Amino acid sequence: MSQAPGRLTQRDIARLAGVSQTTVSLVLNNRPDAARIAPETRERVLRVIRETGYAADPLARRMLKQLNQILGVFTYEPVFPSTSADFYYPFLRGIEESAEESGCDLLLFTSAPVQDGLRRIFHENNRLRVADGCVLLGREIPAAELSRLVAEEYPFVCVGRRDDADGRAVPYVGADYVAATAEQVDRARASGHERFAFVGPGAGAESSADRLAGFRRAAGEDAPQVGVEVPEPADRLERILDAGATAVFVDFLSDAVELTHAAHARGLRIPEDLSVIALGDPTTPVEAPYAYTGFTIPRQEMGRQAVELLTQMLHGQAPVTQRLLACRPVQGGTLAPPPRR
Amino acid sequence: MSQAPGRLTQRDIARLAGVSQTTVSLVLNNRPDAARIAPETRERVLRVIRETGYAADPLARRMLKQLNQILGVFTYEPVFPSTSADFYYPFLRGIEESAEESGCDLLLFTSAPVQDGLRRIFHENNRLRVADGCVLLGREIPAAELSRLVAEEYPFVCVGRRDDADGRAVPYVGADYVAATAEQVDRARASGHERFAFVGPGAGAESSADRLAGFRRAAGEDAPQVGVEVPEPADRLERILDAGATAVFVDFLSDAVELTHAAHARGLRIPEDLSVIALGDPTTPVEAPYAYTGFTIPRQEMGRQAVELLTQMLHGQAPVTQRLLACRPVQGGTLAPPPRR
DNA sequence: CTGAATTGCTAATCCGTATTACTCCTGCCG
DNA sequence: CGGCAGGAGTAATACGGATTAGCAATTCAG
Repeated sequence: MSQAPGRLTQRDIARLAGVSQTTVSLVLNNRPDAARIAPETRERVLRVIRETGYAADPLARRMLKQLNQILGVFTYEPVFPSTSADFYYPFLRGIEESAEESGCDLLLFTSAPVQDGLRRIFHENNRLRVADGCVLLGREIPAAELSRLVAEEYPFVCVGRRDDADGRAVPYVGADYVAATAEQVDRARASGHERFAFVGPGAGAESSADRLAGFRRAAGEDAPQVGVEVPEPADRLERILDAGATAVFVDFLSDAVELTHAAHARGLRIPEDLSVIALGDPTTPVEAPYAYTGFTIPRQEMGRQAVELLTQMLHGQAPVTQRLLACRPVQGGTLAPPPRR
Repeated sequence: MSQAPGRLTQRDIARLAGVSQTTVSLVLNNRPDAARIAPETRERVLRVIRETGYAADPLARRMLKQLNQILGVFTYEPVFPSTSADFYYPFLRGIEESAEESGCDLLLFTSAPVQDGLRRIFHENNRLRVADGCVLLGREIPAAELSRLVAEEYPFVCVGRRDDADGRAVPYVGADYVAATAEQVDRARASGHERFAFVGPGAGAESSADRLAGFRRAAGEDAPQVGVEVPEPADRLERILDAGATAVFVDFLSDAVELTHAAHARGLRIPEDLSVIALGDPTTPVEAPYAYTGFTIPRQEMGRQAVELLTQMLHGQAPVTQRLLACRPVQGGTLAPPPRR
């Protein structure tokens, strides 16, 4: 009890047990191969450790080992936001589960400052190195940050597919939006639809681009797409109907809801007059008038596998660094055969 | 680029800039008082740092300083659970907000193993020391852990009031359930009620004990309390009615809902025949048939202030270590004047 | 009964950074 | 010209624990 009780070091233990600091370390790490400690000495040391409640300082350990059992989580939005909460929690739940299983703690990089409305990993005093590796979460991740992470050979895994950064592959565990969207189009076609429309940016975030890509693959290159250039729901509906589409595939659920209201306002019934397919789970909390037909993103599983992949990378065994998981179709009630002409 | 690119040290920077490691450190910490570095040398070092993207290893720093800008969060349930999610997120949101403001990262102790259905802080290889201090969250926190934390003089703050552990005061930011509950009883009395009943364990967790204490203070020592010894909602209702109570104060919202259903099954209307007051927000997701009258817990604010208090403690300025925040009354629709006899 | 092997433990070193003490150099004053 | 002030930078050390090399004592083989 020199100055800070509880701030015990191995030297303190050594002194109390009448041995050297080395011996304490050896007893703690219990390595019969490295050195032999007499059973009674070992017991004496262990007794002191038990009595004092000593625990090794993980930081000091980490200076010698390379791993600290800490995984970083970097989110490009607040981790516990009010909006979009429901969307992100499943990812985090998966991440937490997996971290718990592998005995790692999670470090949330809350200290990252916000610049231009976005958090940045790389800032003046970035703490990335505290963690052994990092999971990245967010709709859009600046390519500059990704390429720098790759260049520095920092171990990380993105949740969600990412384009190559500077020509270098980015490790990720994503959802196969291309296949999932194409599958939805095929289902609509199977139920009689022939003309399709897409609502969503179709660019920017990879997730949006992938959905459009899947749509184009199944619906054709000339099927109409309505993005931000048409902000008003009524105008969007107009475009869709003008194109003769009977099934609309919507990136954001909020857009689907707005479109639904516009359709109702025009006296159209859903799905009898117009089928609406939601391409994923809501990213913002919306009051949905229907259970939309579409698919759901394996968010928890994505989080899980991202951490699993990361730990594999950290242990030097990562054959595959990119994974796409399948989305699960949701029956819903907004897909019906098209109206007869 | 010797072996691990991106794994730069000050020594590497020093070599590249043709100076000593000490100089690099001095430039980085920019302390004109400690040593004088020629502007051109400083610039040369800074240029190398910029070019290489070097960032100091926070862990090594922490070995010398006492603060690492990392706050631990220990939850006695999973942080991102499916159940009780809605209850805990506001706390975490407050914690995150406050951590972000003070430039700290959050370390979630996901590695803590579960023993006897509860996570334990103190286990074989506890990582507590990685963090400068710790916020504890959970309905019940084992007194043994608390007293050990206090004994070790580890800086921590509980979210939620805690009893003294081993006669030592536990730092916390809690909600004043005693006052909030008493206030609800007074309101019921003001609207004409004379006989009250309490549903809830009334013991175990401090939060439950406090609610009962508030109830007793306002309703009297002999007002009936129904706990786990009467598991069936119908039986509970029976007890309450037998006692002639016209207003019931319920700890857990799920109990309130069950009680409501039991009342309906008996042909009683709420609140005309029986007033039901909810003593706080739902801790488990329930389908509530009413917006219950009662109060709401300042969860986000509790999280915020817990972190603020912790950072104050870490900087050696913590005049008060226990705080109780007021709960906000909720109007709701389940309190009405008692039925006329 | 000597040399080698084994046992049981410790001194020394390292990890990456911050800090203290010290050295070297230049210029200035008396 | 000696000494001293101050500028510019570096060597040395500390932090707490893991590891390596090595030392002293004992045991064993020949």
